[in-house]
Amino acid sequence: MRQNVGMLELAILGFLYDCSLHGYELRKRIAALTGHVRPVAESTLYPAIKRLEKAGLVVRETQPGAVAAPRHVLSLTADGERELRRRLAEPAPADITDENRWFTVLAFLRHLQDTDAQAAVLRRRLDFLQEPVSFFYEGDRPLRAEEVEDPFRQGILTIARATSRAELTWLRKTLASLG
Amino acid sequence: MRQNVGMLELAILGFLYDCSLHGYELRKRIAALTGHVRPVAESTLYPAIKRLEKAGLVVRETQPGAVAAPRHVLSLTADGERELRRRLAEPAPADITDENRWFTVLAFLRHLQDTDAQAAVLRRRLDFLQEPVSFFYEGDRPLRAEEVEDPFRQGILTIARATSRAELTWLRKTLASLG
DNA sequence: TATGCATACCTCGCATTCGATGTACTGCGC
DNA sequence: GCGCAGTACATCGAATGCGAGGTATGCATA
Repeated sequence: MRQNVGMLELAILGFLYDCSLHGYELRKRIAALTGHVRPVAESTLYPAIKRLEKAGLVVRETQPGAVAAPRHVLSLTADGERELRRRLAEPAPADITDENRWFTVLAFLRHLQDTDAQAAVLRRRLDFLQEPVSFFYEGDRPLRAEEVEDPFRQGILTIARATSRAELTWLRKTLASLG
Repeated sequence: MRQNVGMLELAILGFLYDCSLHGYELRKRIAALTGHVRPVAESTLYPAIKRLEKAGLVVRETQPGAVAAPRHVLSLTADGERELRRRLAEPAPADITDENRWFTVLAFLRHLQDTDAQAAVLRRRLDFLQEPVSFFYEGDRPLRAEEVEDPFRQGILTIARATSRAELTWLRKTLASLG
């Protein structure tokens, strides 16, 4: 689906910013970060690497395989580093609203040098979480939590509220410490 | 992306189980349920409706439009109702692990008549949340929360833990009340 | 010695999504 | 009487994801 455009690429760029890696190792790190929620298929990762290579964001260098087949060690180019910082500094709307994508942004946000830029990104998430949200409607009228009788739907509201509260607390604390 | 296969279809089937709706109204309800996280494009919804129609899960009946163009009022067939219950009773792995998809399951879980079947689904989520998860590694060693120095990555752990705790509490309470 | 497992990469084809764009009608403000 | 927003549906092309399948090596275990 198109909804995840860029999430995988962001993860690749983010991990490679730290150090060069070959595809198989990259796959394991991405699996650790987001795999429990959404596993990454090899047939998704390798074409994504090729796209980034074609776009000049990543270069590969073939090395004899340590254990098995030869490895293609991947590194970011200067363009790749720029692109990572751009994607972190100006996340797409879905990067802010979708928790899975937001976590990917957070995982690499330290790569933005400027603490002001980091704070600006956190503030976008803060604004999003502070918007009133209604999950359920009766006709046009949004239902308040107490009005939802279905216990499973109450669960959705309970969990969403707890997450939101925890994240708001953390966001405010972190924004304060960023100055 | 293929990762979301079925999430949209589940939402369509779930809403239509309650009452017949035309596509435009369906879109508004889906937007209320999941749109703040992931908006649904019209060019995604209408083809999805056609797929379900072609599969015999949904039938459409054209009515003169109340305000504008003629409406296609959609209803579930008996097969459609069966399919909804099947998808609720046997959610795909991603329906359990991905919070967005899990919320969609929860939103319609009451449509499973059998409380045992409902409890079985909740237990699958419980099992998933009780598995130990590590987001970050140093080599092969999973890092504990205290060892993660990056404040943004600490945020991920803080938020994930808070969500998990709230949901575990709710799951145990709800499972107890289901008997 | 064979069988399986982990490493390491790749391609093909199908399904799904989405942005752009189009059609057509109604009601509102100006 | 003109434009604009909302209602209501639709198609097309490009991008993306994934399952199935393939290639190849080295190690352990039976």
